Amino acid sequence: MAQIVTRIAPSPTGYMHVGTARTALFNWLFARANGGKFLLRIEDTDRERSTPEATEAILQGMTWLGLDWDGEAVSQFAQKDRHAEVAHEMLARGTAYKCFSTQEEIATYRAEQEAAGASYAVFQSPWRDADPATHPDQPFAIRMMAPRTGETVIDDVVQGKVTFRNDQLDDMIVLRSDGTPTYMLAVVVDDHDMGVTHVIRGDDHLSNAARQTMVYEAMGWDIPVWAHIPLIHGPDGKKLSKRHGATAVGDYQAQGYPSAGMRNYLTRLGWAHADAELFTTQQALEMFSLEGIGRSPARLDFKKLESTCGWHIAHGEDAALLHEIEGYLAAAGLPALRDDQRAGLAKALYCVKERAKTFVELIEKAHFVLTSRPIVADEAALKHLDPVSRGILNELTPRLQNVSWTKDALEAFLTEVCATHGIGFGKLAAPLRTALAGKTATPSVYDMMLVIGQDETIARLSDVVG
RNA sequence: GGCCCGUUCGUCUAUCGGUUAGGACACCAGGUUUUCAACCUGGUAAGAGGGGUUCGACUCCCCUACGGGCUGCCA
Repeated sequence: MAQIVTRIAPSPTGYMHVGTARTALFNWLFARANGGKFLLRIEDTDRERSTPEATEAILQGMTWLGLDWDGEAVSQFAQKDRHAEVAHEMLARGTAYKCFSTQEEIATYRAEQEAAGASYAVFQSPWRDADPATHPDQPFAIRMMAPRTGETVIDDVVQGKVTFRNDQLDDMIVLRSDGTPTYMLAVVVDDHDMGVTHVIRGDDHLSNAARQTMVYEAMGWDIPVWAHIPLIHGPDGKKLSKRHGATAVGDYQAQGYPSAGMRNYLTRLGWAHADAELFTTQQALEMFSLEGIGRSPARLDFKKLESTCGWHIAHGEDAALLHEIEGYLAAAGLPALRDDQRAGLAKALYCVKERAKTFVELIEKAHFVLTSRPIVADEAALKHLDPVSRGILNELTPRLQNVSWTKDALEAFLTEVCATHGIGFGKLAAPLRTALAGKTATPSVYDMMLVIGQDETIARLSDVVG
């Protein structure tokens, strides 16, 4: 088989939807897993609604998710002359015709049909079979001369064979009266020109595939392999919308989800390979196939997303995590790391990454290394600093000077302190935690002492007892 | 209205005519414990409803219900 070529074709009319992100992911996975190409085309033919900001959001979203595309992103609008050329070629081939009906006439036609009892009517242009000699000197739209009998069959990898009766499909407009192409024409021409072999997209396009098939046939072009994947719904099963919270990929980055976890979760949403749940992108590439895609819509489950992300943070490589955390801070509008904080975080990462599901949690747990003296403790943490605890801290702090700074030595020392006071380690760990971090949720006190070092530990303890 | 697609634990899903219907997240109970998280053990929990086909249906067919999509000179 020739090289596989897939594409993602988002329209820049807002933010980048997670559904679009997952579609992009499937296209990317399929192309990369098969040594193919993955292209990006911006469907910006709707000049009214397309914005450069939205295009930027798409590029950023794709980049964040690690979905690299081959070549430059293509602008669909830039191809408008080519689209018009094809429309005119269809005219020449007799597979399309000039339609002089105005939008008002079409509306009137429908109204009449409805008044006559039909609840809905497919518009039948009177110009379809008109003698060119009768053509008025007016603007016209170019309509597809769709077959009126027979059926069009979509052989879809995900949906199976789907049959549409041709009399259900109208003569869609391919070129508007102002000379601009419609979506139905533009996608087909672009996909053909870009050599797209597999069209993997949302199943909201399933019906469109039938119409588009007619364009391919009208031009004598090879029809791509179709794969219409189900849409993503909100937790309540309704179509995902803004009221469900995060719908834009950028939101996910800003909420601290690591991109690897996001990829893993999104891959599993609507796709399965036996019992595989947690996997790296490399493993996903080895397992991925179009056959594993299901046919029913999937709901977003933020708990599972978090759980998946927790695994990826725990298993992530430090350097990569650090880099991504900085990206998260920027996306969330939080202050960037100072050099000392970056260094501290790098040292602390080993003990915070396995206790965080998101970077939000990770930053919280790493507070002890991001803050500096004097440590301001929160209310809950302060409760552990009662007079008795303070007394014990007061006694042990100077002795810390003579403890060698290893986990074993510290453990032996603190265990001994507990023994002499007849208390459990928890009783001592709590106030230590308050002094060291000022919070109740932190890494182990040993890890914190090791990370910040002997001098800083003693200084922080002295602050609270002094 | 017409056409098309879908429906397995709360959620994501496995099963591709014969299983005690499996896994994961969530949840509950217990364990571990230095807070948080993690981890270990166990548990609750599913084939929308109704007809067929078949020796045997979650699986194949039909109907109904529910959900979704398309039905634009939007993409």
